[in-house]
Amino acid sequence: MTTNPIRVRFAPSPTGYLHVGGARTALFNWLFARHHGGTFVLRIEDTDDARNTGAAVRVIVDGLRWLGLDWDEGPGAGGDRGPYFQSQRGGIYAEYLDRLKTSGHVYEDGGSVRFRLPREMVVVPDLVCGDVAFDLSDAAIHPDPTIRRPDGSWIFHFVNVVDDAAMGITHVIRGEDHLSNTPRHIALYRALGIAPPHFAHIPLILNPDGSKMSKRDTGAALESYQTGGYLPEAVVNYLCLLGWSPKDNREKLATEEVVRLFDLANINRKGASFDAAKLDWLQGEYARELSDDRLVALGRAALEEAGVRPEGFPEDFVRAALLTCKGKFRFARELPAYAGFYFTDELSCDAEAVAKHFVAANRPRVEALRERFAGLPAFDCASVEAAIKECAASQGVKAGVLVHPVRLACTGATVGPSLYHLLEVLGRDKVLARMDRALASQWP
RNA sequence: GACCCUAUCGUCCAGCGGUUAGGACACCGCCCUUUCACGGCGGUAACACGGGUUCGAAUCCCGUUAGGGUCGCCA
Repeated sequence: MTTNPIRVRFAPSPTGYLHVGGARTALFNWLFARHHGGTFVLRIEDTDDARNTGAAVRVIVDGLRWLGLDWDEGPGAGGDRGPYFQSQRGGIYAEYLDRLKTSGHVYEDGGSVRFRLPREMVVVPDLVCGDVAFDLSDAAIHPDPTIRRPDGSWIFHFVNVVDDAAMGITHVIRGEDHLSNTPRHIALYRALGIAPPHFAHIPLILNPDGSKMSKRDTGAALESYQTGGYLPEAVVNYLCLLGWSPKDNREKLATEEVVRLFDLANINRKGASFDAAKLDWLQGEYARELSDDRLVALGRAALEEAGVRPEGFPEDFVRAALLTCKGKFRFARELPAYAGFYFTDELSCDAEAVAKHFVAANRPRVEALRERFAGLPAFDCASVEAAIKECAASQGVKAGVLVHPVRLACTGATVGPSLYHLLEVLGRDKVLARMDRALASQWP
């Protein structure tokens, strides 16, 4: 009763893809709504028949859901201010057009209908940009905008304003590309006798070279992150940092934390270049924190996709194998190369590493270790580690001298999970077999 | 072209009249270490330019330049 409840909306056009800038606009709207306990509305702007409203809408819905941005009203969520598809709101537009006709704010021109712009100064009180003044007095510079075509279809600027008004939107948070259109929108509200909402124009997302990121540019489609193996929390975190900051130099922030801190006043006015390297860093930060279950699910899928066949192995083995990789990767797609050795006995050893580690001097050392492994009462991580260290000590060498050849013999690579852990997971039989095989070759 | 927005390291941010101009990513060293990754330490690197205002300007004002946006019967 004391204040109007906040209502914001994300109003994408179903073009078949969701632009990463659009995703951030949705995110900022969502953050604003959640911060203030307001309502987040999803409205589909499908006035153009040419736009596919089936699969194209699904791309938007899937993208928003993936990011975790839930809407309170809109497709699939219901709401009493619908319909939430512009294609279904023709009656409402006709009604508002009548109001403008009655008040003398529109006129016909070649079959279409134009809105008579007031020839005056219009100030846009923008929550991000401050007061921005536009002089609409010259009709040659600001011609009366069309709001309805001869075929009866509606023009964006009109329906956008009507919908925001009819849906009780209190704050219009959108891309800066709309700032120059806003005086016309404000004029429309006034002609309708409705108080304009608050406006907040957020800066655009740019390509690394500073140009506007548009449809065709790399990384422009949110879907590329979904299919690219990114963790949604990493993408959300990164997007939050593009044009907004908590002001305390923190970079990694949980979404709930951003909801708590988010404020339109803290939004930057400068366009921001998309920095894929920083996103990837955050991806690594979140990958490190993956729960065991999620890591295993992601890892299994990645193995299958790469043609590594984990299904022939016991569930516990796959799980244990994948978990030895925790904290070591950014993208699940790195796992087949990193942990593939668990699932095949045909290791292709790195030639350079072989030349370095399978040297004559190491051979007796590895043989001794092999015998020690064979006699171990238990073949677990701790025993294996102790065995290697004791063996190295008795031979008067550092553990590394044994570690490297064993790793190479058992995994075929010089990089991989912790040796002690991977040996335990691999199991004594396979470890001994792989060491024997390596020992059977020539060690120059 | 007109109008509007913007201008701090390569990039993203901090700074809101007095700072050795800070952090993060990236990059380069060193350390830690069973490899890798992580982590730790250190380094390279910025106030676009020109005028003002002020005792004092990255911070305020004006201009220039540069970048972006808008000028549709696209959304």
